[in-house]
Amino acid sequence: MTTPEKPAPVNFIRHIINQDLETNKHGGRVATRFPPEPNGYLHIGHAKSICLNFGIAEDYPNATCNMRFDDTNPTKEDIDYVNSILADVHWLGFEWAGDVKYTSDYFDQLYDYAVELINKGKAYVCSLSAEEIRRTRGTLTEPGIDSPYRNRSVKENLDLFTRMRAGEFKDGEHVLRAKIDMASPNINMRDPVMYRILHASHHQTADKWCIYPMYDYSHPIADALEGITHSLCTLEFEDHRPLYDWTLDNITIDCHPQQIEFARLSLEHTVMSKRKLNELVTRKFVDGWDDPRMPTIAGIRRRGYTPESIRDFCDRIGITKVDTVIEMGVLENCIREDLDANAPRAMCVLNPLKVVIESVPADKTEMLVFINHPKTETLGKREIPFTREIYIDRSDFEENPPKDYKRLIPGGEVRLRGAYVIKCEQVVKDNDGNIIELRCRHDEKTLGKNPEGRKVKGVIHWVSATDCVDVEVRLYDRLFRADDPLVISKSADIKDQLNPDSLVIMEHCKAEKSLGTAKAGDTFQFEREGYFCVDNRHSTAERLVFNRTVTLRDTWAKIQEKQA
RNA sequence: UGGGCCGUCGCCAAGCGGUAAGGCACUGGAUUUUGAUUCCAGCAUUCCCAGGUUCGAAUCCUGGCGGCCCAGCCA
Repeated sequence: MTTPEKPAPVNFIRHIINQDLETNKHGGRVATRFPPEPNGYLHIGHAKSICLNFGIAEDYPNATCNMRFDDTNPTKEDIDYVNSILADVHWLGFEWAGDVKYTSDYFDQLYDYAVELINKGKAYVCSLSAEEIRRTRGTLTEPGIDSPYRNRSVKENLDLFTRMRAGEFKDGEHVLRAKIDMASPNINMRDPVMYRILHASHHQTADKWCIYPMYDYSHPIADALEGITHSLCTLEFEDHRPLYDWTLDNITIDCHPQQIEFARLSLEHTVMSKRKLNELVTRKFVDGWDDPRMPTIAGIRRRGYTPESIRDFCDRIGITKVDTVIEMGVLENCIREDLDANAPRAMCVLNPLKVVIESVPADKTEMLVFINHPKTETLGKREIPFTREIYIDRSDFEENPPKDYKRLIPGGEVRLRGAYVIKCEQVVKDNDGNIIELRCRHDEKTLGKNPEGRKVKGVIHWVSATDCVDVEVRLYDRLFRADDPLVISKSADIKDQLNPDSLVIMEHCKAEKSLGTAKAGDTFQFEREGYFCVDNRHSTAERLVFNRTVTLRDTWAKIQEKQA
């Protein structure tokens, strides 16, 4: 919309691309790909990779980014994940080049290349058990030992591999291995498995195959077949790069993409591993994969984050090879900036305290005009009824105010946002001494102007008690207490790491009437509270549920913290 | 202790031999009918440490120290 043109990010990968363009390394082409395995939901860490790969395609002339599912393990994958991943990438605002690709599209070619490697004496069928392969692989400090099947003849290998494909063997009976070097200091080069037998139905190829290629073998070939120029992946694949290159160097193929590794995203107070996130869901610590506290794209979306804010976040954190942990504040700030500029304002009292303005007649309703945004006129205006009985937030009144408190106190004055200055004349309590009501008077000369002869510093939000709607508001906080993701994931029981206050449900909040017609996904700033959006799961026709996306910056809270 | 990678402000991050960008956080101060927003100012004599090369080093060399990853028929 009004987003000014931002300069393209600078990072070491783009430097490499610029250099390759100058030297015409890939014939002037730039082609990337985003290659998730459809075995789970996307999270904010994937967003970093998505923004990197698709961002490059957007910024370089004629560059492309493919959407490819790395679907080589049917036992872990599911079509439902395919669909949710596609939806998430679209939601982030990216378009892939051409059709969605699948590594399984290349199973025939992958098979043919495997035959080529066998014919060249560079691959063999190994009949060791998984356990035996593990044992003979060696350790980090000792070399492995050759498989007794390592020197099978080409003819025998071809025969066995053909029969593996034909389904003559059970799972685990044989594998196809690359013949490289069992003494390599890089464990990935110790005759890695290329194919394994898996009598499993595949979500794309059904029952056509009972042997499936491994990642290390299929990924470089899929990249090359698609003409990828820069194959971007995370740091843990650095050790796999020699194998990536070996594969392409030993088959007949005319493209050799460059694998470049970057650091994955870590965020304070959360974890990214699919295993841990899954545990949160299955043990019911959260309300599903799209729980607004989850770092999943679906969760973040339900929380009220916008695609723009996520993309902005990815730009801000940068791309490097340094293992880093980003502060939550960076993410929060991105959505604050977006919503401050774009969310209409509204008033909602989370913790209602009844206020009777005795100077206002009981039967009087005065319609006051409010602008929906302090800086954006095009967001329009609305009317709010001002009546004798209103609600304010309990935290906006103090009998024994701390130093510098500038809200309502006994005998003191405060401005009702967009309305009048009121003075607290009486505090009404029940038998237990709880404050149940405030009796006030308003100064009718203060609508739209400051009172004469005195300064009223405080401004508080309010809502008519006789003309408002009941809503539920859900306040979210960090899921885990510890900031370091490593501490969280290394904990014996993840339950011990949970923040008990990560969800606080406020059942009977009082919202201005106009909020009653809000629709799922609508976002507002509740003045002085934060940004909220209508929850799409728990809202009903009778009562809306609002999720707090993020609080407003709260310097008063900081001052109080320091005083405490 | 085999191999690979990394170390610039509290958190990110530019920098690529010519004398430390920027963002977030933080600290002032101005404006404000959101203690919000906005604005203005401040915030690394120093780049993990120690030597060396050089007129000159965060950038080059040597040696340490610290951190991360790898022994799936997962990706």
